[in-house]
Amino acid sequence: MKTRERILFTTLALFNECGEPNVTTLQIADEMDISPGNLYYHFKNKTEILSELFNWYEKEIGEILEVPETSLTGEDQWLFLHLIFEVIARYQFLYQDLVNVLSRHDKLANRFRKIINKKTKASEKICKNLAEQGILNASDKEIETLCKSIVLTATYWISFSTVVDGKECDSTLNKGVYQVMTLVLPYLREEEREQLKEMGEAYL
Amino acid sequence: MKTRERILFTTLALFNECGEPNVTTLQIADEMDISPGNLYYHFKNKTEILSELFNWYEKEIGEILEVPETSLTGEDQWLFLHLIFEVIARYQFLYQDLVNVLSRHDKLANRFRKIINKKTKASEKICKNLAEQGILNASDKEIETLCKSIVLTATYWISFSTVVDGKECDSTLNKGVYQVMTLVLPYLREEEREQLKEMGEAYL
DNA sequence: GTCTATAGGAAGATAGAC
DNA sequence: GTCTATCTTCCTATAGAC
Repeated sequence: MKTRERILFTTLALFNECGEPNVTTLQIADEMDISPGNLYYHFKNKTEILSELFNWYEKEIGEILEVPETSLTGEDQWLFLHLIFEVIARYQFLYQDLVNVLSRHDKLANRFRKIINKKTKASEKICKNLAEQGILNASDKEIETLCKSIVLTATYWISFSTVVDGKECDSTLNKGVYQVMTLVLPYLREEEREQLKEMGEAYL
Repeated sequence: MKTRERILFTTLALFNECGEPNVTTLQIADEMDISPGNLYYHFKNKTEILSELFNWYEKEIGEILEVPETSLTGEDQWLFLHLIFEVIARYQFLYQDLVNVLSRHDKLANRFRKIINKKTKASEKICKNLAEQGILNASDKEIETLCKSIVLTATYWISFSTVVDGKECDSTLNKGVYQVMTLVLPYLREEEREQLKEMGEAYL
């Protein structure tokens, strides 16, 4: 692995562990056993490292959000949500200090907003599809509010868990997926609702 | 107003506007037209100011959370939620950089966790009360998950709005209260559900 | 209580040798 | 590409005069 790439992976790990504002360029260099000068040979400054990591994140989350063109079966929805949660977990640092990080980087703020909107649109698409099939019983307006709750929960679940339960653990993501699914639950047709409840219990 | 108190109010305003990590002691002093030396005469350091502000917050939110001893009518629930949102808005800075702020102050992390738990207990109490009256149709387990969603939404609503809609505005809090209420909506008995929907429309 | 001046330290970033 | 050395800037916090 080239140094440039190693810097990015090391930084990502440190950002996630300590929070972006608490990580210095010296720390990154130390962790990798290279000199700060070397780090600055590869990146003009800390912002440029952050920027590149954001590109990674944007690409990964974008690819997942492209998927739901076709209608999703019950199990596919779990998988879809799980994939989203996994990417969020991999780029936790962005979410944990969201306002702070975005306030110091105008351009990222806009791009992040677009991703949130994409997520909302994707969940609305899935829900409206279910509604047309008669599986989900909700008006368009109800779906909009519901999807806002879905995206909000997905966005902050890991932070919330960290604050409430202390450290994050293996089941954190599963619990998050479950929490989101329960938001949809009451709107489902009885048959699918029972089915989802069973899946939820198996899942946790 | 004494200098010590003025420092606290100025700091609170700056923290909310710029984020706690971005505010320096020099900035606080500048904003008040006093010298940094004077500031350090009143407070040992920045942490001590934060600490005192957290005391304020803890007291204010605590007083509201004491209230729901008796069962709440529909309108009282809106009011209760609104009061909670108002306190959160007044101490926004805590919520906007939650993981970051708490990670640098162990003691605050514990106290904040306790407040979150208190909030969860309070909403569970209200919901179980409604369930006993037959107004809310949900099992104890469903109520637990629901209340987790309620508290999560209340905790992060303002941050989420800031990220999604750009700057915060007058209707932000109202929309937050509405968003939380819609979480409860599908579990309500038809009569109360329709009533709540109407109130929601009037409210926004 | 309040000021000015300043010590002390941490972090970002650069220059120049190898 | 990588290192060492160093500059600058910014921030916390203190000392000592008024």
